[in-house]
Amino acid sequence: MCGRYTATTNIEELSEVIPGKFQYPLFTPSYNIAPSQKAPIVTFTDDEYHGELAKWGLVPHWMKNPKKPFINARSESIFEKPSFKYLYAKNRCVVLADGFYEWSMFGNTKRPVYFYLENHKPFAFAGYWERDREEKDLRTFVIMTTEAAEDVSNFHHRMPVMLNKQGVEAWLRGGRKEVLRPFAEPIKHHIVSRIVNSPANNTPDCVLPADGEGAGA
DNA sequence: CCAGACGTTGTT
DNA sequence: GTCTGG
DNA sequence: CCAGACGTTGTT
DNA sequence: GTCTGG
Repeated sequence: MCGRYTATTNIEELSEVIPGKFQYPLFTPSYNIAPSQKAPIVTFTDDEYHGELAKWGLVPHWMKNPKKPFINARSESIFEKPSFKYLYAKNRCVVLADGFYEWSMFGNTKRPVYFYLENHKPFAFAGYWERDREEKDLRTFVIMTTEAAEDVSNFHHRMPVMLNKQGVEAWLRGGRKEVLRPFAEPIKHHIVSRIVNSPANNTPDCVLPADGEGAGA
């Protein structure tokens, strides 16, 4: 699944994945974005792209007794399940990113693995947004998941839906469902330090390779 | 018709 | 064990 | 996703 | 909001 990710460069650089111009939101790069935190998303309405900071974790507006916010939605079922169906028409968004973490067992130890693209190229997650219950001006978002691509499958069987610039346009402008699939481009990875486990840690050390440490290969 | 449920992940 | 917070 | 807290009473 | 069950 996807429960932690990075957006480590400035917003202009991350926005290279958006196929049009828009106003950049104020954003501080992060090596450890966790659920409930605010991060940049992009929506598309009235033929314009719009960027803003939104909160990770979506509670559907119809829920009477809100429990845990949803941080992920299975892309395979979002068109059939009543829970998310209503969001497709007008609440699509993408989430700017340049890497994500998955935790995987190595022997008896669970360790974080960092996934990213060649040259640390920026990309986006496919998502849905909805207005926050209390703060009307704040949007919340959920990240779509899909089956793991080959480069990820040794570590985890699910991964976020990743989009390149072409995919962003197809999802936001076109609402094209066929972009919701495992990413087709090569994905790089390495084991990182457990300091990333705590959302309080947000330094470049989070994404550094930490090969030897602890349980061996 | 109304009432009630509606998710994801991983682990067992 | 279970919930909240980041 | 993981980390961290999780109760009560009375007294200051 | 939308679907299923009674």
